[in-house]
Amino acid sequence: MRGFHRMNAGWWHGRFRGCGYRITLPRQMIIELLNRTTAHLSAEDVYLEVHKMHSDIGLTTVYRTLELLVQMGIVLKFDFGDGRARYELAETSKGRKHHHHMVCTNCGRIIDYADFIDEEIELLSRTEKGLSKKFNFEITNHLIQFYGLCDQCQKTIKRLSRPSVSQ
Amino acid sequence: MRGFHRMNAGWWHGRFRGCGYRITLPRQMIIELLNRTTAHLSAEDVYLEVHKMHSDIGLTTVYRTLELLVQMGIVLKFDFGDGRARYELAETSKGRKHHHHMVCTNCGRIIDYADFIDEEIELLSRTEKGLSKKFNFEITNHLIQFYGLCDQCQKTIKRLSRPSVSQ
DNA sequence: TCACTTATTGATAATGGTTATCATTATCAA
DNA sequence: TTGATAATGATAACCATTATCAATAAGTGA
Ligand SMILES: [Mn+2]
Ligand SMILES: [Mn+2]
Ligand SMILES: [Zn+2]
Ligand SMILES: [Zn+2]
Repeated sequence: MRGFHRMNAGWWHGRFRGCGYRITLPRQMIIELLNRTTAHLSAEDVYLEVHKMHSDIGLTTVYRTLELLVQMGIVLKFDFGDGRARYELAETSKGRKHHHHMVCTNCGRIIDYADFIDEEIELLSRTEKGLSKKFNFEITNHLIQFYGLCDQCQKTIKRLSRPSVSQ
Repeated sequence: MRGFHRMNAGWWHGRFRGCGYRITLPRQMIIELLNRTTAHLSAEDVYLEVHKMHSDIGLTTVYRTLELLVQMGIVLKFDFGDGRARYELAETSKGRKHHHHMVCTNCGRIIDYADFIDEEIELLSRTEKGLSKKFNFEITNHLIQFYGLCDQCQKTIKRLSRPSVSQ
């Protein structure tokens, strides 16, 4: 309920009304939260955070709203393999760039990267063209993720796999 | 329990024993099943299929065995967004090639493709190199998937979204 | 071949993220 | 302000996957 709200209240209102949806407090709060973070929040994360200011917003509504936002193309939904869906504002909003993710298989950390994106996008569009021709498959979107060990976990793992110094 | 068994029984036995694992009937049956299909089976799929010949093999064992095979690198585990994990023999076995997947978001159909793989792999390895340098992230594997509408579903959707002729 | 150690199994219950229900409430066009 | 109805939230249900644990079976060595 800061600059974002004042700035875009009308825009969001129109966006929702245009689809026949109503703009409600829970929806505003959730959009605002997603807008001011760069993290990849789970439904529960969103619930807990929103709950701080508005303890009357239920978890069910959070799930429903997130699903609605995904369906409207406003939010992206990801599965990083930790058993819960994670959400992030799509790149349509200003200041967001299309990016891909690296996932640490040890600690679950998720790293955004936009480097090499141009080359990736080019290859992807070339591949998409070839695939849709060969299989007559109409591609709407893609998913690219890298899995491995983050900087910190590499050190931890190495330390653990080496004979301990003390004792 | 056909050619595959005779052909590779010894090899599999060694592979398992080398890790301290025992080779059991359920494990053999599951490997054989995965070896003779090109589908992307869920744990329940595997259970039902194996159950036809050996009704005493339990679902729990199927889950455990699949997880073990994944951990040994023999089987690949995927999430195609339908709420259940799906498994497929890794490309280590003869006759299997590394491939990526297209997922139909309407009917759930999954299409393997190995075309363009070489270019993809090259870009991936280049990207991996850049990323691991920039973020000091040690990449162990990647995931590429395309989502969209398969040939058949395109027709269905078009038919539905057009005014019906009869009536 | 036999016995012994222990990895493996499978029936069952539990877990946990996500959905379905449904009575109540809030939005917004008129 | 009002009325039609979209949205909410407490609750229960769902369902894929895991944890438990006593019973079984695989492999080893005699
Ligand atoms: Mn991100
Ligand atoms: Mn495949
Ligand atoms: Zn890590
Ligand atoms: Zn389809």
